[in-house]
Amino acid sequence: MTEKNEITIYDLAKHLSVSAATVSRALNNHPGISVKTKKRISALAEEMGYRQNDFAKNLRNRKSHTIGIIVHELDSHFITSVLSGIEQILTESNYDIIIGHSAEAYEREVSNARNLFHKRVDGLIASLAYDTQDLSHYSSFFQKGIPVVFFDRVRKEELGTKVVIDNEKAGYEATMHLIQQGCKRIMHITGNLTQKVYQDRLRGFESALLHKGLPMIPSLLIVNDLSESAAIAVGKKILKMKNKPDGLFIANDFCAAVCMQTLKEGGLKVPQDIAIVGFNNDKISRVVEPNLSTIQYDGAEMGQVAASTLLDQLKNGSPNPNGHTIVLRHRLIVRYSSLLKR
Amino acid sequence: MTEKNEITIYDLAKHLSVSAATVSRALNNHPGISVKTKKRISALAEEMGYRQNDFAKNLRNRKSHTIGIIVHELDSHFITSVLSGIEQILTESNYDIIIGHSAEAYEREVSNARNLFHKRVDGLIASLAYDTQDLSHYSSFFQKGIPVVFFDRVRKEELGTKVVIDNEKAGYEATMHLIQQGCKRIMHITGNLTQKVYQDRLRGFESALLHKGLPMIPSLLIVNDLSESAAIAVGKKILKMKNKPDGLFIANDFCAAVCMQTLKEGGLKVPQDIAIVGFNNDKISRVVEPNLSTIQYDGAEMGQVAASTLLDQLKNGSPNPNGHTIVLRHRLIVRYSSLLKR
DNA sequence: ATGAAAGCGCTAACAG
DNA sequence: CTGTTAGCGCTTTCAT
Repeated sequence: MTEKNEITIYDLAKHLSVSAATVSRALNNHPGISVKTKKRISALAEEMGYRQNDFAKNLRNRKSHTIGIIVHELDSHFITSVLSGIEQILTESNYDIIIGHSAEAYEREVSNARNLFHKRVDGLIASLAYDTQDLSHYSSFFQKGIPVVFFDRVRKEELGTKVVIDNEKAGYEATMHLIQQGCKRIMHITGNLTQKVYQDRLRGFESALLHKGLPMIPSLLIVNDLSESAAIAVGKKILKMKNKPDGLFIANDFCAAVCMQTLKEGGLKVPQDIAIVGFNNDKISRVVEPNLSTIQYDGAEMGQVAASTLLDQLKNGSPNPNGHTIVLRHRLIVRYSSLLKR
Repeated sequence: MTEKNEITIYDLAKHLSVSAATVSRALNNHPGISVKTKKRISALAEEMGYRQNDFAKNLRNRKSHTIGIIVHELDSHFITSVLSGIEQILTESNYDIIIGHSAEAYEREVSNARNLFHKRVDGLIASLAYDTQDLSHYSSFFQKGIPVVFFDRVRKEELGTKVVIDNEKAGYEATMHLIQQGCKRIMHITGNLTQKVYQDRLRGFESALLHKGLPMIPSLLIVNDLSESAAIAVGKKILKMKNKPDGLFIANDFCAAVCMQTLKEGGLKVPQDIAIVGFNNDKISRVVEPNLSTIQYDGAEMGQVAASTLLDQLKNGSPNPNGHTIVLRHRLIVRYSSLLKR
């Protein structure tokens, strides 16, 4: 076992007969250390296999140089893209990252938040769990002036910075597209309406109906948890309806895909009997049959923007830029699941 | 801004007129501190909002109490399950977790490994990237006696502990199932054969053919990167073949799903014209049409086993249990994509 | 059962 | 341009 033989700046200092301070400064590329000594020092450091001790450094600096990330899930193309975007920006600035995921559970989101707080992250980027109803578990961050950026799944509260898309507009466009394809009875299937994303998509759905003079029928609004089982349940429910919808706007691709399956198994034709539009442009949307029309937005970009915003706040020390909202673009991708007019 | 007002054990000590040492011991539940003082101290700690400083603690202890995890991807149900399994075990023991993902790129795996090494994780759990050909980037861990557990995507080298399934047997079973369904010309589509997983699945494929006296036809072995584009390419290739295969064993569900799509678009019927078995029991296998037969194995269990094994090594300080391999069970799930006899 | 004191490795005044 | 010194918050002998 090669224990104990960890090299420190003192070892380097001794070898070169300089002080530890000089070594420290050289390694941190401090101006006012001759290029010569810098070179000697970093060469020796390399040679002796020196690795800096982040604990000592962080203890001294009272900073972790680490950003915490809380996501509601991991198992999605969108989230993976966001993470890549964040990583790209943050590693450029040499920040480290700790990822916590809540698996859509409020409890776990809370414990992740607490954990990251104890880990003393310098900043936080978060997307809320499905059933998160308040932001009190982030209050320790706000109190200490640790910047928090929420993305995608955000809440209305004027706390932290938000990076989102215009879900209302997206909902409007998805619905309008179905109307233009000739749909008259459009059902909207969505998640927990206490979540702003779902609220906004519903709002867009409603205003599209309104603008086109279509009635708002209560039985054509379904709220569930967008899970696999919920999708199957909705599909079966539709199959039993006497007066079936002819269009479906579903707030999530996975749910849309499973629901479509169920409908097809029940003998309905998509899009002829029932046209479908999903949301998120997940990988699955290109695999189901027919391919799913959906709302696309760039996860990588969202991640990049969230990270850059956070870095700005960290650098400029803007204490409480609460309530700022950054809106990114999205677009409707039309595929066969909603194509009635060709 | 509420800066600077971080509570330390000295603050607690002063308030209670005891020494910092006592506070430290009390907080760590040291025997030989009276229950009474322990209670007083932890009550005050709670009240004053004390949070221990991990940096100081780790610096002093020369341990991070953190486990590093490197995964080849995040965007998969299997990996998410593994992570849950790991988290479950590790948080029970109060270990923290840092996740790095390589996005299937060797370069990123290397930099993740280096990063985690610098972060001084106490142990490492890793699944190799698609194009990882050697384990040299883990040598710093082995040298320092930091335990490493590989799971699923492992290499042959006798380094670290491994947690896997019997891929050869699984490959054998998948192929045998196709043969039993009446397939005579079975194609195997798989990934980089320098990866043990793919090698073993191929071996199983071959021995099944052998046992049933079926010939091994070189043109019926396709090696690609199992990506979406590769899947489409293979599908098209098959459509052009004069002497088409009547069965497909594909080493990954996503690739199988996309390939199946392409085949169906080209007019082939699944499973009548061509039966398909995938691998991994991804969510997608239950959404494609027909539902995909596949090899299932429990990611959560794999994660739990990997984490427990690591903890054992950490506790018992077994320095180099290299070469140990733990094999978990798997099973074939038969769905419609391969069901010819009913 | 508790305290005093030293030190983990690093950085930042301050001094030269 | 470089060295001295003190201290970040915690744990741990060694005392008592």
